[in-house]
Amino acid sequence: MELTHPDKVLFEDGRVTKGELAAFFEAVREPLLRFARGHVVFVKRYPEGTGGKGFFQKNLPEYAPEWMKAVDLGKWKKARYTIVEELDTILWWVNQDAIEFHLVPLRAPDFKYVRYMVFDLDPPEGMPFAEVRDFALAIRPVIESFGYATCVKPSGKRGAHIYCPLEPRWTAEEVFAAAKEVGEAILERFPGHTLDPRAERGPHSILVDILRNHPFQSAVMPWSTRAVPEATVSLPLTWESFGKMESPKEFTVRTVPSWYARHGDAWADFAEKAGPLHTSGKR
DNA sequence: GCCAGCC
DNA sequence: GGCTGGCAACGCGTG
DNA sequence: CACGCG
Repeated sequence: MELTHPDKVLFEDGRVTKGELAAFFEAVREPLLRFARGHVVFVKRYPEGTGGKGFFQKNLPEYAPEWMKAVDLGKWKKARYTIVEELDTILWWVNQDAIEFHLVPLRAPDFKYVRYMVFDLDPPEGMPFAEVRDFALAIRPVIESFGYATCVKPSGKRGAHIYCPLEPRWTAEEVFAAAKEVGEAILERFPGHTLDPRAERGPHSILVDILRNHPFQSAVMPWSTRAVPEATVSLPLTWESFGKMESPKEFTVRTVPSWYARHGDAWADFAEKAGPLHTSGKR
């Protein structure tokens, strides 16, 4: 994939260019594709860089080349969604100034069953990262008490994501219902936080967003960059590495390639950890 | 970044 | 030819 | 009932 304007600055801090962004994705192609291949991907594009206005794009435009793989998932509307097939899928979108990649947890070829459950931990404005980090560490045993494996990563902005790999045998409706039970158990154990995105929140109240599990909702792709001037990355980590994090700015387009070369892919065994839904007694 | 619609 | 606006859409809460 | 927004 040759880029049209590789020297165009997309991230103001450090003047990271489109070409560097593409080189970043090439450096992490192996773990990125291991996770994302076959998934429906939505993008957030910033033609004027992270300082400008961005927009979410779900449909693959007509002007995209033939080789960009798409699927019609016409549930309520005839939509042509991009499927991650090769790294060029990502790079073609990079050339369109896509900075953030969001995955729907459905995978080719059936696009029927969900591959993971997501807990998106969203801190209120001004909360230090250490406080969200410690909350993630604290709720881990609650989630695991339902029998799930847990994988953690910084969101790349201010929060964190916990993914539970699932055997692909349940629909989004079923997974959401199960996530709601887990969320309620978290709130019971740690009152003062919330599951409601519209709730009025105090300075120590974290939103445990389970709505990412609703049908056709998406969540930030592991290894995706985020649209902040520092070019941070939502880097899959071990719980041990995550527990040492002090700031999401530790992991950027500039630092992650060497970090990956040294530490490898913390989520390499994601698929092997897949388990059943805890509500699936009678299957 | 690219297109369609409008001036 | 140049400028501008769109490029998502669920479920609930408010006027 | 039409929008506004997270």
